[in-house]
Amino acid sequence: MTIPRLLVVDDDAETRGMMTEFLHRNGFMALPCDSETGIRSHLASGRVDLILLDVMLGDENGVEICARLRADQDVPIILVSALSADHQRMAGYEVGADDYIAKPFNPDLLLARVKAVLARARRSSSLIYRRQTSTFRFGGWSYDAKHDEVRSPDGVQIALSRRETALLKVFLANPRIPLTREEIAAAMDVSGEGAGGGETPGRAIDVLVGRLRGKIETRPKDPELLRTERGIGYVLAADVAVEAG
Amino acid sequence: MTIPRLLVVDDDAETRGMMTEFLHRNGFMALPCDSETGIRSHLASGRVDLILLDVMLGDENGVEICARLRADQDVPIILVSALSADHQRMAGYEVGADDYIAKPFNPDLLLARVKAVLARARRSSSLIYRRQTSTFRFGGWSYDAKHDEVRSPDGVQIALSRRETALLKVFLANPRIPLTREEIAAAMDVSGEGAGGGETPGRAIDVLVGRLRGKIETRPKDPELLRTERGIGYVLAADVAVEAG
DNA sequence: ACAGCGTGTAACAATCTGTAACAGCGATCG
DNA sequence: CGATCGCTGTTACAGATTGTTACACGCTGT
Repeated sequence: MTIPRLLVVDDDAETRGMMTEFLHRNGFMALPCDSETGIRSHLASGRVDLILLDVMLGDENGVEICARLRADQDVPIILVSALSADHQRMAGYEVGADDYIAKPFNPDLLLARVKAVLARARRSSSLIYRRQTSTFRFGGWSYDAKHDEVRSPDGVQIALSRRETALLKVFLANPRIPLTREEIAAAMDVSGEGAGGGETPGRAIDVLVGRLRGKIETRPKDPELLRTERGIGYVLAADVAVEAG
Repeated sequence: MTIPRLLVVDDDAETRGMMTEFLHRNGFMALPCDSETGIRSHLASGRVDLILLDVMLGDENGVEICARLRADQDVPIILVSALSADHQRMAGYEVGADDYIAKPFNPDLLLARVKAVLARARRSSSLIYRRQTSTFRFGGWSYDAKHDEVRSPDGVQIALSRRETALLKVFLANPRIPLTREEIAAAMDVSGEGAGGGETPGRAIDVLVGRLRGKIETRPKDPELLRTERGIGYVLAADVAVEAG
């Protein structure tokens, strides 16, 4: 492979300079650039293997640029940003970026990422994980998937164990739908299962539901949210509103 | 709402009869039917609110029919099958079915599901969970996501804890990509996180990586798979082949 | 070679999870 | 209407899991 050609897009001349210099020193050809127009002209005029795109570009927005580029380009794009907030990161992935790095970054990390993305681009493309960021509201309660926080109707934060959280998620994903214990277990990704057909499920789910009730039901004895469907399993008896994170 | 009209598609006349009768008794209008042609003609000639589609239809295949129907129809479809195997279930969802019931089913469960799907269709459409079913191969090892089973190159089955499994999954999803501890934690859905910016991560990830190494590395002291990237984090230093479940 | 970090790991404590056992409730059948 | 059977709720307990801490070892750069 010839020397990879990287486009370094940043509106701050100093940052741009440091990055290009650093990349040069490490064997890459780095082309500085400060606007979408610049990117387009580079793309039009020659090969570009990877774009390092700053998210904050004065009046332009890196994320939007990324989305627009993706409309007609396959070039790998790494978003660079000072905003380490997760939702920003996510916005990046959803927009088709191949990776995302928070500024200030560890130079080694930058290098590693650049190499990884280039290598990946050569093979095919896979995906970095994507994390659910929505907030769910149900019967006065809310569950913030981003921070894994559950709040009661009065705004009090409730601590759920990991398994309880997993259970809650299953219900939130299937409101008003009666689920059997087997389905719940499967959806929760139960590991300790015998293979194949006839399981002897045990009462693990029952107990877990009980514990969750104890935390998110006003009167656990007379559950309004997590209702039992006798002979079937359990239902979340509430509508769930989903808000984008 | 008027009485819901359901299409009961099954090639066995007896089953078809029982189901339609049962549904009738419970206030639905059930229309028996035994082939894709039959479905199409019903769809063409009148309203159909829901299709109960058997997966095993002699020479026809319910899953394929479902996929074809979905190409030009929005009717809710519940797949019914004697094969309770998970991958079948998944094939159902991937093909656009709204739900899936294993035969023999609890009549009450069938009713509940029918009602739920109808209700959901009225609101909008959401999705039941979807479970990953692939098998991953990496450096001689394999991870079967369906059964959560890890096998060594000699075929010996290894037991991983839930958290170890989660960690492994993160690496499998990001082969060859150096991940920081923060990213790993985030991808694993760590709950105990302070909000916002500067975390004090702790060494949990390090220890966890160590434990995983102890299970899937031949020489944990000199790891070949889970390699340390000094100053950065960890990488899975192997390519990952993914096979459909 | 030395100092300074960064990482590996052992031991510990706290938490979490599943099982078992029993009690309560509902349904079914006579 | 009452007895019985089956299913679910609840609690206690034991075992497993997980994160923390502390210390040792190995790099890195001077």
